[in-house]
Formats: sequence, C-alpha cells, structure tokens
Amino acid sequence: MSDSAAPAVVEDADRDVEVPSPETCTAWARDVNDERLLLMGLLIESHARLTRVLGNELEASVGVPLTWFIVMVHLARSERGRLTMSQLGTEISVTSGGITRLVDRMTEAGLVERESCASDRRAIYVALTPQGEATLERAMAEHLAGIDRHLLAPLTEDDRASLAIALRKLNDGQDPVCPG
Amino acid sequence: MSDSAAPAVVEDADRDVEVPSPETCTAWARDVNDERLLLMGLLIESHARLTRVLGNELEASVGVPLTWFIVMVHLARSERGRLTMSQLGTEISVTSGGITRLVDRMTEAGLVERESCASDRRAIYVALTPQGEATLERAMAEHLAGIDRHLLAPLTEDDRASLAIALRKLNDGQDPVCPG
DNA sequence: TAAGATTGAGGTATCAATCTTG
DNA sequence: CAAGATTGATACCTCAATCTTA
Repeated sequence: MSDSAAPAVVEDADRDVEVPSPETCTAWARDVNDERLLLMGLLIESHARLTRVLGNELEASVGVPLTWFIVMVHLARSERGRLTMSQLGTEISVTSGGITRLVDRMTEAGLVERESCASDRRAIYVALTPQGEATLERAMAEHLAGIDRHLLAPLTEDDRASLAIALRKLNDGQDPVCPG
Repeated sequence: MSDSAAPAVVEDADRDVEVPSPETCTAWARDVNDERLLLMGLLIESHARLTRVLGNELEASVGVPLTWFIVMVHLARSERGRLTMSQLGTEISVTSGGITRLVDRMTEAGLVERESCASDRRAIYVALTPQGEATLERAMAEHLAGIDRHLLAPLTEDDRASLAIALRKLNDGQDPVCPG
C-alpha cells in the first residue's frame, strides 16, 4: 500500500456478511449473478484468455506481439496492400496517437514502412515490407495452429458456426464507435 | 514520424501489387482470409466495441471505469464479500503488481478497503465499503441497461443461448493461464 | 474550418526484483 | 525455498494540443 492507512485487522469468520439469498438482499446482491452480466463476463474472460495465450505463443515462436500481427493481417487484407494511418487505426480500434507510435515501432523493427500519398499530402500510407511479409507468413502458421488449439478445439462444429453468427451480428451495421 | 527516414513518395496506383487471387499467391495472402482467423478477429472486435461503449457509458453516468465495476462485481459475488489480492487478480486477469495499484486507486476513491488476514499474515483481503456497495448498485442499473442495448439487442434468443454455451466452453476447465 | 498525422502529458498495465511471512 | 504483496522500471495507450494540407 502506498500512502493509505493500515488495513483493519479482522478475524477470519467474525464479520456478519450479507448472505446472498436472492429474496431479501440489496439490489446489487441480486444483480451480480444476473444472466446478462454473466454473459458479458464470459466474453471478457474469453477474450482475455485467448489474447494472452495466443499472444504468449506468438511472442515465443516468432518474437512478435499479437498487436503487430493484427496490424500485418489488416495490411495484407487491404485492397492495394496498404492503408492510411487513419484507416488502420479505425480497423484495429486504436486512436490516432496510438497508431503513430505503433507504426513507429513496427517500422523500426523493419516490418512496415510509411509511404507518402501523392493525391492527399495529409495522408500517409502504411505497407508491409518484404521482411514484414515473411514474418507474417511465419506468424500466420503459428497463429492458426494456436487458434485451432485454444479457440476451436473446445467447441463443436455447431458451436463454432453459431459463435460466428452471433459475433458477426455484434459487429455488422453497428455505429462505428470511433476510438480517436 | 519521430526519427525514421522520410517515407518514399509513390504515385497513387503505380505500384505493382500482388493481387489476392487465391491460387497463385504466397501463403499469407491466402491465410489472411482464413475462416479461423476471421472468427478470432470477430471476437477481438466485439470485445473492443463492447468494452469501449459500455465503459464510456458507465464513466459518463456513474463516473466509474469499467475495470472498477468489474472489481466490485467480483467482490460482491465472493463468498464472504471479500477476496485476497491474489484471488482478485486471478479472477479478473490482472497481474499481482497491477492489482496492487488498482486497489490503491479504488481505495483512494473510497470504494474498497484492505483488511489484514489473521490466519495468514501474508495475505490481504479486499472488500467493498458501504460507498462501494452504493456505487455498485447505481452502476449495475446502468450497466445492465447497456448490455441490453449493445450486446443483447442485436441477437435472437437462440443467438444468446448458443453464445453463452460457446463462451462457457472456452472458459470452463481450461488451464488457468495465470497473468502474474 | 476540417481532416490527417504527430507530439507531449498522463494513466494503467506488465515484468522483474524485493520484502515479509509460511 | 515458496507464496503473497508491493515497488521501480518500462511499455503502450488515450487525450488534448499542434502542425500541415484540403
């Protein structure tokens, strides 16, 4: 503890606690087990687990953070192999300032490069370097295998299909919710 | 750009780009649209969107970050209304050092308090204060309404059920994947 | 004026090292 | 020595302000 007062000492079982019997409790004691809250919690936990495991594996096998891999995938998917800083930021939910430094780090690592845009001199393109393409190819193999192990393996074919359907509905046709 | 060389100027459409025709391309050009990768991407995007929207709404209406709310929910759910620092960190996927400062901030805001553990003097309990309980109750109402709007509304009843089933399988009986 | 990108300031996480207790 | 919590160093993000160009 940095600067707060020392914690009060309590015996192990001497506190009268509000027992969570659903009928007589305060609102929060009922709602903490609300089905909707549990669903949101599952989504958060699943995301935390998967990004942690897949990120660790990717870092160990290819030496690349998961965020970098995601950037490379979005560049590789793009129409002409490049995106502006703004487009990239919108696609991966990172603010303008965050993208500037993220691309800085990846540029220093030799994975991407900036290219000026002739038709709009405010914009800057980002594109994969040859080294970036090679790294993406290696990372892709590891990552797909990781998804098989950690995301697909625990699910049946039906689970996978309906999960994809539900998540697609959560992302399609929603307000952009711009990060920056 | 901080210290890298100036970006090369290119005309708008004069770069010979590897067109993504699936048969003749490099491996990464095929795999970036792999179904498994798209599924993982959907999970990441859904999580980013929902935590951003719900976090913004919670911050605006109650003045509490989403992380604090999650901490309060886990404390309210716990057996005796308290968890050790370690238990809390494991439940919400935050490292030991991260939990120390997170609880510091929430203590300073008056929402939680530390309590020494008589039976194991290494451990420290965290529990909601009365103010924390009141804040949780207000935040809960806002948050459940937000979940209704942003997570449940776009889904059918079947979608919701199968989403819960799939996510539960991703979290139950998996390796703990400790953060710290 | 607005849009795109960058910068500086500040917040919060991780990691590794340390201290206390079992 | 191992486990629990804290601290210092560091990484990376957001926000607000600024600069350049449309």
